[in-house]
Formats: sequence, structure tokens, C-alpha cells
Amino acid sequence: MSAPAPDVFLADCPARSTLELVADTWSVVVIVGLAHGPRRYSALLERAGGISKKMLTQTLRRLVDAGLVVRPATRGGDYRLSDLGVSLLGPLTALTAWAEEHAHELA
Amino acid sequence: MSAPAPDVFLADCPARSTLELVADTWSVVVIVGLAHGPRRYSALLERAGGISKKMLTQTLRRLVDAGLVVRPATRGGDYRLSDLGVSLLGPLTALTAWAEEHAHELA
DNA sequence: CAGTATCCTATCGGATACTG
DNA sequence: CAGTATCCGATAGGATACTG
Repeated sequence: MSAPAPDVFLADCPARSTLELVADTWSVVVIVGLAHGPRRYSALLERAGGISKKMLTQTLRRLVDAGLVVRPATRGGDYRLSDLGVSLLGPLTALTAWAEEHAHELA
Repeated sequence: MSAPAPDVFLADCPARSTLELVADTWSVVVIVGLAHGPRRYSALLERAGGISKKMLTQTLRRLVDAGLVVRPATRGGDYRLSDLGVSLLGPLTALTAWAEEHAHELA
């Protein structure tokens, strides 16, 4: 954590691919949706305003593959954040907090 | 700043549109690219690895319209972050810092 | 209920060429 | 140099129907 102004700006930066994973609306919505605790597929579908089954499935798959979310052991069980996923909550809530605070200032 | 677990999770939340603006790779890259100070179009184009003129123009337009970036007064001048844009740097660097720190843990 | 698979449109986004 | 405009293939993403 002592990197001196690291540059996501550069394409070859490994953080870039990570950023591309995280800098996605549905990913953020789903992760935040799991912040309060594990939830079933249908719970996510209903609460995540406007997401379609297709995108939910796809987003969950990506997040599971990336290791941010843990797939339920049994079909129909709860999805939950992995430790890595939990570690992302800090930065992410900072971002969503900003979004809420400044939503009215944006055109 | 005292919101009790606000929910970007919901679609009708005003923060959602804000999130959709910010949760975009190119937007993040350009904003971070302007973090160190104002830069000209060509400077952004060269340093933002892999971005095309089209996407740079489009992204800049969106960010300017949203009020996050200030267009140069004279053609060929420097683009710079607005106060609002600067206020976003905190949350954003938290996110990019996370991306750098955990890049190797992701599949 | 929990997904998966298919169809189809809209947008993304690079390459290229053009203008002031 | 600083953009803008057009062409076009690739992907996003909703609607719907289907399976266990």
C-alpha cells in the first residue's frame, strides 16, 4: 500500500482488468446487494431494481469466477460475498456514498 | 453523510444514474488521468492506454455534460476536473487502490 | 423457485477518413 | 494538433420460453 501514485491510467497495469470487472453497474449493484448478508437468487432479482434474470445470472457467474462471490452449496441456497468480496465493500460504499451525496449536483 | 445504509440497490434511487455514469472503465481512467492536473487531449489520448479518439471524445463529452470535467476555454487547451470531479477522486482512488492491491488474487 | 438458452435490438468501441 | 463523422463488427442486455 505504499505505491507512489500507481497508474490505472496505463493499459498494461494489472489493476486495469480488475477495474474493468468492478467498474460495472450490475456488479456494483449485486455486490452491494449482498453486503447486508447472503441472499437467494430470487431475492436478488426482486430487489436489484430492473436487473433481468439473464444479467443477474451472468453477473453472478463473473463475480463467482473472479472469486468475489461464493456460489451456494445447494441449488437455491444463498449467494454470499467471499472474503475478497467483503474487502471490496469499503471502497465500494465510499463510491456509492459519494453517488448519493452528489446525485443532485449532476446534470 | 448520515444515511443509514442507503440503497443503490434499488433502481429508483437517484444514486443509480450517478453510479451508471461513474461505473464505467473509460470514465474512471480519464478522471484518474486528470487527477495529477490538467491535460491536453493528445496527452490523455497517449497516456490512457488503448483508448481511441472516439471513446476519448465521447467520454470527455459525458463527463463535461455531467459537470465532472471542465472543457478548456480555448480549443487545444487543458481539460481539468471540476470541484465535483475532484470530490470524486477520494472514493475513486480507494477503488483503484483496492484494484491494485488485489489484482493478483483475482482469477 | 432457480436457472439456462435463444432471439433480437441497441449500444460499445475500434479503424479510418475528414475538417478547422 | 484537436477534434468530428462514418462504417461496421462485437458485445450488452431485455424479453421470452424452456428445463429440473
